Amino acid sequence: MQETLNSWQAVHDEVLRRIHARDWAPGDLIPNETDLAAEFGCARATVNRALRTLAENGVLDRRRKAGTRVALHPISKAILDIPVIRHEIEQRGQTYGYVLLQQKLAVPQMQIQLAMHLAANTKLLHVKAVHMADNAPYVIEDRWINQNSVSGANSIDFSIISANEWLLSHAPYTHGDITFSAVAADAHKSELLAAQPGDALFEMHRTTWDHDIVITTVCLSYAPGHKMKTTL
Amino acid sequence: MQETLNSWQAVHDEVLRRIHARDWAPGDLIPNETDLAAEFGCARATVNRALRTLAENGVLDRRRKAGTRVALHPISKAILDIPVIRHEIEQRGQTYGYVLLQQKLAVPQMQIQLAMHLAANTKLLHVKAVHMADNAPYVIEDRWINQNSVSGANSIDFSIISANEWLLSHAPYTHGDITFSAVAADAHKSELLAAQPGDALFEMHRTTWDHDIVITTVCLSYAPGHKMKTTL
DNA sequence: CAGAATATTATGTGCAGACAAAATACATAT
DNA sequence: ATATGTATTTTGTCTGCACATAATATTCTG
Repeated sequence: MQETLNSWQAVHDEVLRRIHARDWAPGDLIPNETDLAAEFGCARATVNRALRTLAENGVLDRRRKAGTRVALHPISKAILDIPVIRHEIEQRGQTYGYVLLQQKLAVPQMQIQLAMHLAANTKLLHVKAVHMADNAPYVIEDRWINQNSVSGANSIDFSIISANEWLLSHAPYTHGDITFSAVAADAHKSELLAAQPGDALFEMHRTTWDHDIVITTVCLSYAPGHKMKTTL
Repeated sequence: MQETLNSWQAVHDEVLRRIHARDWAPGDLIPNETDLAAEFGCARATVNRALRTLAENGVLDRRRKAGTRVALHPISKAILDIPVIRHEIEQRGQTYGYVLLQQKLAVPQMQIQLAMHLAANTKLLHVKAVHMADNAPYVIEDRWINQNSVSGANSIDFSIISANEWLLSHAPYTHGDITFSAVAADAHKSELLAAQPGDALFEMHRTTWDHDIVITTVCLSYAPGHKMKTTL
């Protein structure tokens, strides 16, 4: 019998230890909550909290009646924090700079219209800017804002505050989608980023929504060599 | 007074609704758990579960005694699921293929040695393979395995099961780090991926650990045009 | 007035008991 | 044999209560 584990963290750690020690191998059914609670000398709710957390992290698979088993293929979840660009740069101790290139109403390309589920010929606010780190180009922000869904967006001067930052605190979104990819720099992007045409650029496309109304679509093109890091 | 909300999900949704409706603006202190429980006609534990979940998602900031407030900069968290490559391909309804290119003991380059915190001249198992989707090259897997930390790795024939898949179910890790970047294809990679030299490739570098012992480092180079998608 | 001791307050977590919901296994009826 | 209904098992979650813990506010003391 086990020494009593009366915190959900202790139970969490012990279960994880057994999995790593292969006492419980991938695919194995582990004892039910009631039995584990008895073994650990704690309440079932405590075991539940521990196992639920492990399931959220993809370590366990749980199904009512079927029980709890060790995940066969522990799905790794990488959590990417997407901060405001200014914060991202300042947190590395670099000085932040910002250059607005364009701010005008226009009808976007078909591709953007589709991504935003827009009626044809809808005019959007097009904002284009470069964010600088230590006076070197860091990332190009190419953004389309749905002025109908963001009150006041028309009257903002995005040379003072970046659209990136303004939107975050003025246009809360309910959900969004995000895509990462690699593209070769065209002449325009390479010039803005002080790079060579053809250089491989890391890009992030993001569209955010307020329920079923689109707020904004942005394409961020990072300077060559950019890496996005996180942990598992 | 509110209609009774007696499930944590209902409380969760109502709090989110109020934040989104700007009843509670970013930075605002919201009522404490006891008061909310009274208002919603449920137990404090139920409110706690809802608020805790929202805090985990970055929507709320909570501190003992100081109370709960709406996050000023709702840090967007994009959760990337990193599945087994075979599953990733099969889930799209494509047929999976796999070609082992190399499996031998060798001393890795300095760069890899550093990433893995290895003593100089340590021999590792080097596995190189291409994963195919519908008979087209999908991704190059270039992997180094610390044979000392993974018992049995030496006697596995990675032409039968991919290292990617075998390791996941035979070498559980405690933590890891992961980096995404864009690189231009060199002659070797472009040939393996049926691409042109200079094409922009999406790359993922991943190193996993079992406590303080390194298990494996892998570089995945995706075919041109690859996109990694998720939601916010 | 400064600094230490103490009280207060909000969240964090534990416990026991209860019932709900889902999924399976088993029994029954046609 | 097949379809349907019922029992059982396991996780999911709610309740009400208690105490722990962290952070702040207040009081006491020199």
